[in-house]
Amino acid sequence: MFNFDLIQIEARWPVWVDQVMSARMRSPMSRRQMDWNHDDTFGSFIRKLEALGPLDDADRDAIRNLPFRRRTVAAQAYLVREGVASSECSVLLEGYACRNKTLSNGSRQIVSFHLPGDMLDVQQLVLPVADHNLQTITPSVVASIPIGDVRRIVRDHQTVALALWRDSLIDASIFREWVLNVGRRDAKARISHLLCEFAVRVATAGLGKPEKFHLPMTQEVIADATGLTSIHVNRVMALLRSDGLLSQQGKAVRIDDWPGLRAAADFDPLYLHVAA
Amino acid sequence: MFNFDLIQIEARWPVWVDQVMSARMRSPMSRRQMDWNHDDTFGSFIRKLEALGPLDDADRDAIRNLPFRRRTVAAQAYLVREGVASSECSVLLEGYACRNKTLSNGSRQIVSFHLPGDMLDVQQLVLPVADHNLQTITPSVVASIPIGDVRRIVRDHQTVALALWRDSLIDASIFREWVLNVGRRDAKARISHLLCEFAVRVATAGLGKPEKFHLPMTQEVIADATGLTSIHVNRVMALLRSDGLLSQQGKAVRIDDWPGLRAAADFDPLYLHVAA
DNA sequence: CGTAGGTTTGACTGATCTCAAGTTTGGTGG
DNA sequence: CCACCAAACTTGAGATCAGTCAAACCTACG
Repeated sequence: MFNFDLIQIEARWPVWVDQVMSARMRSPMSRRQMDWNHDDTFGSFIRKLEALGPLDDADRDAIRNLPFRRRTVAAQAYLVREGVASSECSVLLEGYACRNKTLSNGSRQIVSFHLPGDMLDVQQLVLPVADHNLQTITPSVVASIPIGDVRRIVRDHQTVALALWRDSLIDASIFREWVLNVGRRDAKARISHLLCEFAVRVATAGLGKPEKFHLPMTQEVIADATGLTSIHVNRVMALLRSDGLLSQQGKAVRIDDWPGLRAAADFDPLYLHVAA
Repeated sequence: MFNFDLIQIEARWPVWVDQVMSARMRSPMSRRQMDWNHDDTFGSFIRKLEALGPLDDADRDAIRNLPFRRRTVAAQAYLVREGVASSECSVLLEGYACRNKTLSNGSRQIVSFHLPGDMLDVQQLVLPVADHNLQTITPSVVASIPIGDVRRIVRDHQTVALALWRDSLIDASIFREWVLNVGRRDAKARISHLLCEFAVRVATAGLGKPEKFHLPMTQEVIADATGLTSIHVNRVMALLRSDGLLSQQGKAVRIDDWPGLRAAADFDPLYLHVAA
């Protein structure tokens, strides 16, 4: 039930044009001689894609050479709005985001979370209009890429297209699990499941350890993701703590009893399709 | 909470081999001279794909020439089981199917329905293991295609791959809507929404009119799709009838007040991405 | 050190579930 | 064509999980 719409753009279109030109001027040779770390904007994105399918040098170079615009956005900012056609694809570089839909009475349902390294709107490549909102939950940094350039890569690099397709199918698998979560689990299991999923995803993205991680969500956000009220989330979190399953200090969560939490959640990570 | 596992296979592998050979023997010329209706197995599938993106003759011929095995399966039969890797892709030719997941306590959540013409497990092309069950809800006929042949088409026919990608993204969009449905709508709105969606999908697939159609689900199936109990579904359906929104005779449903039902459901068909 | 957002607690309400009968329907075999 | 049976549907009464409303209480940050 937020209502912010402030997207603070580091307005640097000139820089964007510079980046396009300089990237296209470099020969593959000279590029390979560079130290890439100083311009590793898409590093986490490439690493994520490589976990989904092997890329070759040409694929990686094509991604690194994508023109982009770096944007810093506030928490609760909308990156994409339901019903709107976007001309850009964004990669989340820092911060956390969610996809959500709202009822006409204003209540909000979060349908997934995004971590740094995720391409946020792959579906814009292929579907004309967004059917949901994309919203940050913390202050974030995104790289926005003109959609035509991403389409060109998808057309010319079949392995990249396959990795993106696989990524969107894993997304779909997570949505299915969420339908189950929200449809058939009680509040304690729902919240436990959310925490298990987040722990595993944070760990596979290399952002922390599954037993102790930073939970960027408020209880209201957890409520909107689980189909509960923030008040009930509060009571259930207190229950999980008193059951000795986890402890919290501020936004830091430590899972004290992973088997216990996993059992409470009926959590099976199969649906996340992380390579064993 | 069904427990059938009976797949009645019209065991005709020889026929399958025949079909492969005869299809490959025909020259494009002679094939074009044929009356295709007598072998229009993939007709509804091709029509569905064409709604997702233009196909050319080569694409259509490649699909028509796919080797397949026609299977007749009972109601409640499992076509794919969670955790299992399948070597086939199936196209639903007749009947209705659903995808579902179950909790360890046995309760079932249906996450989507499939209509004739749908390719049932596109994700098997790209992900190794099924994360959910695929189950018929009526007696059905499916065409099972060896997965390698579908992968070959996807590799060689970019437009087909794009249409399938688009199809799986629309699937994902429907899952998102279901998370919202089950997470934030009350029972009356949930069931109304399910009916609105089904009416639109049946109509776009050319299987009936949106104001009067055959509803192949029992109240227990509707309950498993909406996260309710069949008893509560029964009461709410009676309410919808007494509100004058719809009437039923057996499995036939007539929507008597489409604007009313749509309002009760808070239904906006945008998420189905049917071309306007 | 004031303020807004986030968290916690309590009392009451209500939508949906559970358990427990019936009743209707549709298909099948005699 | 009818009788029967299982599955599906219907109805009622009581229990419960989660929601609502209302008020404190933290706590991070300007």
